[in-house]
Amino acid sequence: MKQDKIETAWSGAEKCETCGIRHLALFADLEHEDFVHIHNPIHEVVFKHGEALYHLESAAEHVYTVRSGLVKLVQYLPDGTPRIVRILRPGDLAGIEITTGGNYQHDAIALTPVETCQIPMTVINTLSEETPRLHRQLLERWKNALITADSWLTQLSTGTARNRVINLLLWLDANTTQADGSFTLPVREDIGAMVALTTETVSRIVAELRRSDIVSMLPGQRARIDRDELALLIEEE
Amino acid sequence: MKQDKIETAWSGAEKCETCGIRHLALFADLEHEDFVHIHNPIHEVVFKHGEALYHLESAAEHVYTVRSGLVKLVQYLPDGTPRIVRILRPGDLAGIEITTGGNYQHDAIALTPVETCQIPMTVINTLSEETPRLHRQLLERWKNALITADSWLTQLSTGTARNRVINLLLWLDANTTQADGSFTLPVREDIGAMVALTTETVSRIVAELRRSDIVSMLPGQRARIDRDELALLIEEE
DNA sequence: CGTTGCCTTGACCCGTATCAATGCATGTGG
DNA sequence: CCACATGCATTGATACGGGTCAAGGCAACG
Repeated sequence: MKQDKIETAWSGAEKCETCGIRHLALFADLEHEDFVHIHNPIHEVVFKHGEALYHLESAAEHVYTVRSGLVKLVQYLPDGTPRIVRILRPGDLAGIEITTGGNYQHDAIALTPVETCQIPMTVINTLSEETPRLHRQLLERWKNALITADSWLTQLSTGTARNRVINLLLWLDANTTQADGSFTLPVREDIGAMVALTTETVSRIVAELRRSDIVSMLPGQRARIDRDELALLIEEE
Repeated sequence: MKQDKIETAWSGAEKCETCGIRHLALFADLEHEDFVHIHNPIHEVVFKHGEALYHLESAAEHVYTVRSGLVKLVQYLPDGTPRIVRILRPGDLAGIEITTGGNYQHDAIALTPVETCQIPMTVINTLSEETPRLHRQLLERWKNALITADSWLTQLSTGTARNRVINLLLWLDANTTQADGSFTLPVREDIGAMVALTTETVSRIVAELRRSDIVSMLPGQRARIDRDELALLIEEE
């Protein structure tokens, strides 16, 4: 349990105003005057693949803006089986649920190397009362989280194993693709936890798609897919 | 498509202050001074079993506080199969997603006779800017909706058919039970749409539970369950 | 008394879980 | 530099849960 996340701390939020991803971050709409209301330190925190931003039982003190990488939100069935209920992308907010009190609702674990801004809950609360701009951003996050949750239910938890995996691949392609048109393919076990299938079934399906050249692998667990071909495979009811 | 919902209209919100379920409604925390900010009419609207509060493509103009009864939120798979993504209970807010702009995300359909207060979106928006009390209530609704969505994913969309149905029964019992300790059991088809099973499979499971006297039916589609026995059936992994 | 809507039950088959072995890459220590 | 361990992906054989198709059953209702 080595604590080797990298932290860059500064008091206040001077760097937020010049943040490279501010256009999609929580503070996107803030004006200069708003930033002076931030009194508590905001840290830049980096997590390696597999590290946890927080656990279910962690003290509910910070929310995290995801600057780069992917984060999985995990809940556990009574028998201990993990189920990934959502994936967070750059611009998303991890731990938003603690802003209205109560505890974290998931384990948040880095699927890839992840850069975050760690924001004290108190900053969110005081700031959101003083500026409607932040409030609007927060409401937007709530809404997006809920829409995503609903679409996971309909697209990734219903239908045949093949369709579920294909829908996930399409989602990953549409939402996590980088400049070269490829995206990081999670390990089979994680895919299984997202679409409620065993790793073997996932492996069989992915292997089959690779044999038909609809999915091709690149170095570093990265994949490229033929969107149109994949979409076609779902049509057949 | 007869429009036979019952409407009782009044301008402003005089009746809200004396509302019988105000303790769990959206306006729970509002003070007298807040109500004067309500200029648009709030209607009491009643829906019969099977009627829609709104559809995906409806004009996004109102949110609904559920005063009594149950409402299902439905989305559709590409092939048209309906999937129930959430059930709303008295005190819940239907259509909350339109308060940040955009369209309804579901069809909202009465599972039982339903009484609602139909609140114009504009009332929510102007009021929430002027009183932090309402804002806190809204955030609470967002949070609850998300927590519910996540728990449906882990409890009702994962595991064996039996466990999913049992978890749903336990949820219905815990959340929709009335004074006599019984609750309304939705038709098999709706249960199937909630837990992603066919009506036949649901029927078989419910019938088996009735034979073992763990579930007993009362007149009027109402059911009573043996909570402890049911909970035990899930332990076996 | 027939119709309608929903529930139940049966027979059969397919899809996915399960159990088990092997392959393949990456890393580590001798 | 090789030998072995480790972690993940793949593949196969088999069992079984749930889907599918089809036929009643039962209650409410006109």
